[in-house]
Amino acid sequence: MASRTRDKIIDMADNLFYQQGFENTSFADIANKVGISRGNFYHHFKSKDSILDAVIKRRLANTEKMLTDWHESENSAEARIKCFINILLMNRAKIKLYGCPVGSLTTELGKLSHPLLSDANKVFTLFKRWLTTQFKALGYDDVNAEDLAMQVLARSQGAAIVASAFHDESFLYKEVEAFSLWLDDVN
Amino acid sequence: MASRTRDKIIDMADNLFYQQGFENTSFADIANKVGISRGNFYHHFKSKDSILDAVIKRRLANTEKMLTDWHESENSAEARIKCFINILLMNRAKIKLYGCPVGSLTTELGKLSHPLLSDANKVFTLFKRWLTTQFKALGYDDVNAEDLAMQVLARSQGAAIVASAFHDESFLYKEVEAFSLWLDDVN
DNA sequence: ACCATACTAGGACAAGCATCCTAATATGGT
DNA sequence: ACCATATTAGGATGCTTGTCCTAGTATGGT
Repeated sequence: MASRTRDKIIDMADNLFYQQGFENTSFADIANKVGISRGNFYHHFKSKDSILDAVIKRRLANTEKMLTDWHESENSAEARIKCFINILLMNRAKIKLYGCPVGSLTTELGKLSHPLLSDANKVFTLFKRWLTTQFKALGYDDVNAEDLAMQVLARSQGAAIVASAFHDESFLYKEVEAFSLWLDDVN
Repeated sequence: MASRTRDKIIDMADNLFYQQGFENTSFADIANKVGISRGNFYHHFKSKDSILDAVIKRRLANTEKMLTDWHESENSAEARIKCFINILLMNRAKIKLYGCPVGSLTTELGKLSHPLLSDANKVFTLFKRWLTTQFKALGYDDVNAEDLAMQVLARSQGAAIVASAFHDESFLYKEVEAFSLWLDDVN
């Protein structure tokens, strides 16, 4: 099946972009991981940017799904926000090694002045909007809810950066703990 | 004078690494900026890594100087910590465009598995130790002081990431404000 | 004035890269 | 069975990169 190979390429590219960075990942790297030849690539993706495009679309779709899942599985805004915070623990091993996939990609694409930067940023926007909705559900007005959403985003980004810089998983635990207390306070 | 050229190279390389990333900055880029020929480089630096090494050493020296300056100009731990927080405002224009130079370099070198990653991380360590000292001066024991230092580091990193992702300087203002309130609370 | 050394310029080189091309093979509808 | 199309492999190409080499030019101490 063709789409199987395509999916596999996207999957491997996604991982490699996360672990090694976009620019530092070559076609040969992805081809090796997938187990196909370099030339074969151009049947599935016409350029490196188009793979990046597919990876970003995939991340956007996954994120969107995750957010609606949380919306359905949890029935309080507080619990939903805690789902977000808990990503830090769920992915602690990878975060310790590679940081946050969203933050590191946008940072890299920013330095490259890459045309797909704005698309990569949409993942952030997705989280921001969703978090804003939750804080509104807690009774905050539009402006305050958005401010709080940005704070939550920033705090999780900071935790990821510091945890990976110091190779310290325990910091993620402490931050999630403090984060929850803060949320109870805000609530 | 020879060291003038050398300093200029380091200076330009420092800026370019910050703005475009390390890997994405070529010898030609730096040579162009400095106004010398490519070949001339190898008289001053024997490899690209050695320029990075010099840039990191420069940043370390600058950071160290800044920290001792704060130590001398301010006479309360609280005021000193606020100096740190205020970097976000001092550098807001650049942060909005390129994020934090320390965070983005360590993130990139991490993805490259670059041998100088540990050196780049020393800038973080410098800040961490200094902040820990300040919190100890506020009366916290070793463990708590270190935890607080990590929190401050993380929070500033998060602010930088989010400000640049959303191209939003105003978030830096809000964060510094909230940061100061938090510090008063902790104090 | 002389000479060793510092400095500079610019071309040469090999390696790695994204991309393109051609040709072989598989597949699925008729 | 047949053929158009999808899929694959792997070599060719041209560009950029870091690095090296050679040969000029400046400089500073004696």
